[in-house]
Order: sequence, then structure tokens, then C-alpha cells
Amino acid sequence: MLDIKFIRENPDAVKENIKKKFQEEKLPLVDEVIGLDKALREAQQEADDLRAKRNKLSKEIGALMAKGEKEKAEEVKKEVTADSERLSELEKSYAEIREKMQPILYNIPQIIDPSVPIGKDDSENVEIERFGEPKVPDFEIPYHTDIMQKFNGIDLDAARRVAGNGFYYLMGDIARLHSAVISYARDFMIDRGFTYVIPPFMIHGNVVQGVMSFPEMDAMMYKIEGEDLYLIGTSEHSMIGRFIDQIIPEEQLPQTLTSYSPCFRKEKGAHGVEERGVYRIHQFEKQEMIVVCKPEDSAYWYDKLWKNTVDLFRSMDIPVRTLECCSGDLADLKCKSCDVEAWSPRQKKYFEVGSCSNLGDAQARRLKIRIKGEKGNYLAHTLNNTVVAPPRMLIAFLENNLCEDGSVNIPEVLRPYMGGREKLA
RNA sequence: GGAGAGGUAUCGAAGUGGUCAUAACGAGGCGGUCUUGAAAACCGUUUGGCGGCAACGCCACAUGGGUUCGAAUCCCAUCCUCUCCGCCA
Repeated sequence: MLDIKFIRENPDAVKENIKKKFQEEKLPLVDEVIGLDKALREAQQEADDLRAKRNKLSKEIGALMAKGEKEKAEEVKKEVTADSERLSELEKSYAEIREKMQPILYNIPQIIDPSVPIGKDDSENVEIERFGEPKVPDFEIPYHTDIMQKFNGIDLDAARRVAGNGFYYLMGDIARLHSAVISYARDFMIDRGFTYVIPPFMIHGNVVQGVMSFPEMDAMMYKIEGEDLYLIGTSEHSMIGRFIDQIIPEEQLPQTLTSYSPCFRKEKGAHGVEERGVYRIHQFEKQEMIVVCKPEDSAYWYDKLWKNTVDLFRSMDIPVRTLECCSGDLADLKCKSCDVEAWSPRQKKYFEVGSCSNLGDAQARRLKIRIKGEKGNYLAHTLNNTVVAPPRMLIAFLENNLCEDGSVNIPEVLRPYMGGREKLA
């Protein structure tokens, strides 16, 4: 979400940005919202003037009444009443204008970072860097659910009966592995100076609107019937929401937090054959990191954040790469974003296991997250990144650590969380 | 879920229809005086948003409506918090 002042003063930059994102259909919105803004300010000004007059006259009435000059007071009253109709007309009109402006402002995309590659869709995302050698063993790697099944670690049939497609029962060592990964990731981030937080798993509608665009909300969020509550799609939602309406003293920044939560997503739309199993599901768990910082620091934190995820995966010997989101694939609220992808020796390609985003001041503007500075208050920048999100992450884990005899190596860093075991067999 | 109390600035709190709403009073924060230093005392200063080049104006007393020339104050609805009871991981 952009500042209306910015749009007013830089309409061409806003339009140029829309073109870069291949959203030509939104171009007319810019002039439309500028027109509405003008009308709004005019109506507001006239209404303010009328109110100023009313305030002044009302005080006079008070003074006249106090002196007991009732007739004079009655005259002044008439004068005030004369304007009241026009005033309520104006109030109605600018409330309407505001209502029209709101969705348009929500619809105009955030200005993307100059470093973002231009491209139409995810096919034009750009690989930035590989970490670790993507190996393909000379034995066949089974589908991940088959590996889990061999350890009696998953029951999708029962999950379908109980909750439907997109849910899972993890069991035994596989379930333990899942918890081990989450615990390890938590401690990994704590060691890097992040503060561990367990947030609410449901949030109010206004917070949802503050952290995501409407199309995302519609495609992702589950709503609790009869309540103003949504299940979070990621703890980013409740973690950024934590700062709603807050004015944070400069010296309390940056806020570097790592949070755990289950995540619930509708995952609207059709998905391919490679998205079966526990790849794309309605419920998963995630260790997340978020940062709230000064605007000038967000680029620094962006790099720092995705590197954390790369380091975490490398510590478990899983090859990864970073893939930069091109302009057309970038969500409207984001300035810059990259995916961390893990190597799949079965598919012989990388697949997404995490996503790192710099939202600039977009979320801060919607949620009114401000910083108290010496020269006044200004909007904060917000960032978020996945530390790790099993069970999807387990796909990469199992495929990369599978041995020819069907056992699974447990990397050293995870062993303390797995009762000291070196192997699942 | 039942009963009661309450929601005003950073916090506590006064105000119950008009020179008491930027908001008393108290505390805290910041700046200063005094002091070898500190404490104490004293003086000053401390909300956010919108419009405007500016002067300045407008808005906000949980939220949304209503009554009124004028609402923190009266009326209606909603939300939230606290205390007690019940239930419960």
C-alpha cells in the first residue's frame, strides 16, 4: 500500500511500477484515485470550515446563555442550523469517497526494489546462488510418502477420513523428526540473537487486512464461523500484527523475533502431481523469523534473513539455492522477495522450502506501525522469512539423507533432538 | 456461561451538557537551576492524525449510531478489560 501523497506527487512512477509488474489493467486506478483524493480534500476542507464556524458560534451561544441573553442566542442558533444540512451532506460525501478510495489504494502495488528482475510470472524468476552440490544417487529415491510409509510414519487415508484431503497423521520416528527439526530451528535462531515467541494462532480481520492483500486473503485464510477470527496462514500474521497501532521508540529497534506456529491455508486452486503427499497441505508447522526495523536497515536485514535459512539447511547437509522473485511474481505488498529452494534428488530439481520478503513500509502503513524518532514519527519496515516449515521440509530431508539400504541418516545437529540416534532404520 | 465494576494522554486519575480538553491533580520521561557527585527541591517541557506554502483550521475521551446550536458528559447498539462465581487444559 502506497501513501496517497506519494501517488499524488509521483503518478508516473506509480504507473511505471504497475507496468513493470505486468498489471496494465490497474493503470486507470492511479488517475482515478488521484481524482478521488482531490475531491476528498475539497470536501474535507469545506466541512472543516463549516465546523470551525459552528464551533465558534456554539461558543458564542454558550456565552450569551451565560449572560442570560436568550433571544440573541436563539438568533445565533438559527445561523448554525442553516449550515447543518450542508455539513451532513459533505460528511456523507467524503465518507463515500473514502470508501471508494480504500480498495483502490489496497490494489495499487508497492513500489518494487530497483534490483528486482523484470518478468511476467514465476517462470522468469532468477536463480541467484547455489549452496552445496546437488547430488543424484545411483539408486532410486521413492516418493516421499513412500519413504515415510516404510517407517510407518504417515497415515493419509485416516487423515482424509477425519479432516479431508490436505491433512496428515505423522507417526513414530517421522513425527519425532518433525518435532526435532522445529526444535532445532528454534534453537538455531535463538543462537543468532532472535527472541523466541509463541503468538496467537487466530487473529482479527483488521489484522489480516493489514498484513496481506485481498486476493491472498481470499485464497489462504480460514475464517471462524460467527467470530471475527481467522486462523493464521503463518505466524508472520500475528507477529507483525503484534505491532498494530504502536509507536516504537527508535532505541527498541530492530525487533528480531523468531516464532513458532501451526499454519492453516486453504490453498485454493488446482495443483499438479508433484504437489501430492505432504507438499501442499492445509495445515503445517513453521518456525518463522520476522524483523521490524528502520527503513534504512531493511536491505541489510533482508540479506541477513535469507542467509539464516540457507545456513540452517546446509547444517543438515541439504543442498539449496536462492531464487529471486521477478516483478510479475512478486505479491503486491512486497518490495523484494526470494525463495530458498531445497534440492530434490528424486525430481532432480529444486523446490521451494522457504520465502524471504522485504515488505518495505507497506504493512507498517496499513497497520500504523511507527517509529518514534527525534524529528518526529515515521513508518517502520517489516520483513519475514521462513526458518523451516515441516512437513514439506521433511521431503527434502528424507530424499537427501536416504541411504541405499532404505535407512535415513540423521545429521549431527539433529541428533540431540532424536535421542542421540544417528540413523532411522 | 452468571453477577458486578470499568474503558479519558506513557501510567494513575479528575471531569456527569458550554472559558476544565491538550485535557485539572499525581507519577514517569526529557531539558535546566542548585550540588564535589547523587538525592531532594524548584523552573520549563512532554498525544496522535488530516488539510494547508503558511497563518491556521479540523478530527480523536473503547467503537458505531442518535439527541442537541453545542456531547467525555444524555440515549441506543457493539466490542474490550478487570473482580467474584461456575466450567476447564
